[in-house]
Amino acid sequence: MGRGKIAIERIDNTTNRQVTFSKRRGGLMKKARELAILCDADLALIVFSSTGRLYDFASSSGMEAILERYQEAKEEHCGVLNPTSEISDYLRLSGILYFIS
Amino acid sequence: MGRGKIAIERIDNTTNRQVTFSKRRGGLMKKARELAILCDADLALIVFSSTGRLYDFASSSGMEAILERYQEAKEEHCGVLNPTSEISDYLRLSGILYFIS
DNA sequence: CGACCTATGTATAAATA
DNA sequence: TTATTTATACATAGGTC
Repeated sequence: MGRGKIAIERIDNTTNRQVTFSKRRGGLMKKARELAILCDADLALIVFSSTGRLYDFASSSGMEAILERYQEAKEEHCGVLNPTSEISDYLRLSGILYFIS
Repeated sequence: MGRGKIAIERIDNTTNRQVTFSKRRGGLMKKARELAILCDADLALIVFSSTGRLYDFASSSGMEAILERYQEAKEEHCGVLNPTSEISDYLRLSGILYFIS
């Protein structure tokens, strides 16, 4: 975009990299917020700049809740389906599965 | 964007909401990946759709490492600065602080 | 540095297949 | 319901101050 097209590779010039980081970070945060609202999605975004500064965004349920939900989703529980799995998708589509904690 | 402008509020029509979710999720993931590469940023994105399906993206250091780094950044350690803080920014700008574990 | 300015490249809302 | 098309709205690279 902008006046010229750029390749998606690390920007070597420090000043330019920081300016681009600032602009794109703002754009990404905005898009994340929009997705959460428009589609009723639960999402978390964590960004550390190359200088170590932290920026984050979480939808209404809150960062901690989302991170816990993520850990839960990644675990395999005895007798509990993993919401990431294909079988869970199938059960949801079939109307058999409505919710996974 | 697109043929018409839409308000940023929950999309009531289920089909429309799912189509929009699919498109915007893809766009958000792409932007996240670009920011990580262009600006050498460390980032994690976690998205749960309204039906509970999980989608995620993490830059090269990996999801677990980023989540741990996030928890570290949010904690106050005895004698260790919080990288989120203004004082840390000041020390970085002054060239006094280079790295925070 | 952050704020503003535009020419361009992208993302995407609706419609359609 | 998923893929493609296309008209528009939006994001943003490069400049300026």
